Amino acid sequence: MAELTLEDIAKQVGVSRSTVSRVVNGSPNVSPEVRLQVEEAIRVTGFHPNAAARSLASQRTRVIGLVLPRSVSSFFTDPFFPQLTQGIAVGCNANDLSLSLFLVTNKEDEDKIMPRISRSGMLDGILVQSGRADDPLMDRLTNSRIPCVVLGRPFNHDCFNYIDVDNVKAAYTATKHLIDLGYKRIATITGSHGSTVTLDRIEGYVNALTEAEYIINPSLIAKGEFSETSGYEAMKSLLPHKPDAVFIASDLMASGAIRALQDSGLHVPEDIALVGFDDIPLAALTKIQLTTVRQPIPQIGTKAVELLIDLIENNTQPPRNFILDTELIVRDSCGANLHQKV
Amino acid sequence: MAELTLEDIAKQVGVSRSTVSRVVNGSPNVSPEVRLQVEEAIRVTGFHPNAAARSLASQRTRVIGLVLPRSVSSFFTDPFFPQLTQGIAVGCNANDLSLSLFLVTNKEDEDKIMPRISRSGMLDGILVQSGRADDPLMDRLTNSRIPCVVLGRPFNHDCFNYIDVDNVKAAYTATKHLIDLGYKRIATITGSHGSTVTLDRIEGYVNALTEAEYIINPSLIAKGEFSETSGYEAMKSLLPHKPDAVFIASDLMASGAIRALQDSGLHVPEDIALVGFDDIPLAALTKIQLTTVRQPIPQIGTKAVELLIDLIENNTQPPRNFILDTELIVRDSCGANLHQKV
DNA sequence: AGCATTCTTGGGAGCGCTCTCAATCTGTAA
DNA sequence: TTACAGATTGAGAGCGCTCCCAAGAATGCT
Repeated sequence: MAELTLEDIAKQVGVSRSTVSRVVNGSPNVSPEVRLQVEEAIRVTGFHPNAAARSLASQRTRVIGLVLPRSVSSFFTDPFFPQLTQGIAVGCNANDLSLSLFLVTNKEDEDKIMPRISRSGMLDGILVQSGRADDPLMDRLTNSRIPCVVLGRPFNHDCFNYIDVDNVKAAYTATKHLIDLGYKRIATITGSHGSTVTLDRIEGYVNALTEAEYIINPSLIAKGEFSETSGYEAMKSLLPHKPDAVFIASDLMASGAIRALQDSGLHVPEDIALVGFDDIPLAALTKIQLTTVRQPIPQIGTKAVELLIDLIENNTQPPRNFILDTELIVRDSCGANLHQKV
Repeated sequence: MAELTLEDIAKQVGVSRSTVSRVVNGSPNVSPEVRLQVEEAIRVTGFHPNAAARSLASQRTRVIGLVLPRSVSSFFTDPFFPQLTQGIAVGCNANDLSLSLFLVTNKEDEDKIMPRISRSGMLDGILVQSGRADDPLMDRLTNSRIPCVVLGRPFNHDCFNYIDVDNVKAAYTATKHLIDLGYKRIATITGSHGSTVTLDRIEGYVNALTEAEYIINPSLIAKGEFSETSGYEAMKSLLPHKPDAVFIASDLMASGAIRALQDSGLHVPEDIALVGFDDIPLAALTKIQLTTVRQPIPQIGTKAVELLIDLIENNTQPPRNFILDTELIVRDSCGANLHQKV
């Protein structure tokens, strides 16, 4: 059975291809009776318009891409990404869009994928996860003229539309919380080097300390890279410098840090207080429930889709951005509840 | 700047559209000099053929879909899925395919997504994660004639091409391992009710016990649903029945189970031995390293893509399946190392 | 009734590509 | 020289849709 076409339906009902097309696309200029007949025929036959032909004729595909650059290696380990993807999927489903996933795992992939992205007639727009400053993908993207929304603040942020949370403020709030609880040697475990997320969270941490007239001690700043293991290693490297509290740039790293502390026979929050970032489900499930900064992760995805749609439809200029709110979730790991109890 | 077409390149070089098309598609029937000239022009202009036009003319899109049915709710929490997705992405990249992601989160999504999947000219084929037996998606898929490979054994397995691991054998091996270590009251925490994965793993568990002439005790079989929390709950519900070992159908649930045991002041493996399933990175990172059944997760994805490509190109009949090997990774949680040391 | 206006409909020209078929050109053998 | 096989090329007909335009039907107004 060959695939049905508009023409087939038209013949069946006894109208023209154009009329069927109008019905399919919800044009108002069709008489009610004819519309009903055509709709019935479509229902009975199970006709679906051919997407390729539609795209070719209308120059629109109703497909958007989600690009995860090579420099975003935590995709496979950090629960952040599945949640983000879910938010994006919800946005796509709500708007009758399809989502194309481009996972760049190495240089060759990148060379293969770029043409597929920029190849006209493939994608109406793309969502790109912000990675490292030196990621060559961003440059290549700027050169292609496809509508694009960046997830997380990109480096040259006036060239791109983007969605982000206020990482500086969030990190400030988290650190301030530790200061207010009376901790004196507050360390931080950062995210991957070279990303804006990481820089912003460090900035917030530094701001809070500076405001409280603490001295910024470089040996209390340990570099992680958003993985559990890196959190473990970073915490280990921090221990000789005797921090009494640590602000950690992701919950996944925080769980690594907790493991390191357990291995060293230290207790959270009695010996060292912790604050994480993200509020992934795990945060509420660990033995010591994690105080953390909640990001509205799925909403970031959904909002990004909406911004992209607006961009595609109205080609708005200049680039805009949306900053979503975060919220400090106080649980046990920061010692706030401990202090109350005492 | 309007998008370039074959015709533009042809005009530039002074040949016909057909010749340029031949070069683009690597046809051998082009003289070396002309080929070089055309290639040069393509390089200089950065021309990319329009995907929609190609699809329309050739009836091939070079896009495959990954469908995650509503009944697969663990997508957002279980690290299994990002790893699987990575394997699929690698397979796609290697074969110049694009991957379209369809996350079904509710009934409305399903109704919206099905037409997008079956709509001709959109997808060359699809990969579907096997979910519950009563998932209506599978029926709808059987009716659509799009090439399809199922990830995990589907219920009516002679209707579908599928990739799976031998869950029965793997669960048997894991349980047998516990039997061999001398445990007497071996419990199990199962996966979500109604999926083949779950049934198969229970079957392997039962087989091993039966073979060893153990009595199958229903109160030692606790129902989980692949989430951390469900592992926690299931373990709690198991405790009154005093198991001395538990075979758990996923590592994520195992980490929930460990948490439950810690909360109850019990030690792994001294008080209760555990064996998990999957070998996600977490398994080697917990304080008590998890003995588990390793699945070659990314390979499942890559292999599935290869099978799908073969299906698309050769329309092979009847449906085939590939069963990949698993491997028991012995670490600390089963007590094997403990016994050795003693 | 006569005319302007709006609604509804069909026809046609693409969108940019693939693919078949026929035309041309080259070189070789008779 | 003529004929013919094989390589190379171009022309043309779609693929199934959208969208513009014009024709015809229906309505409203004076």
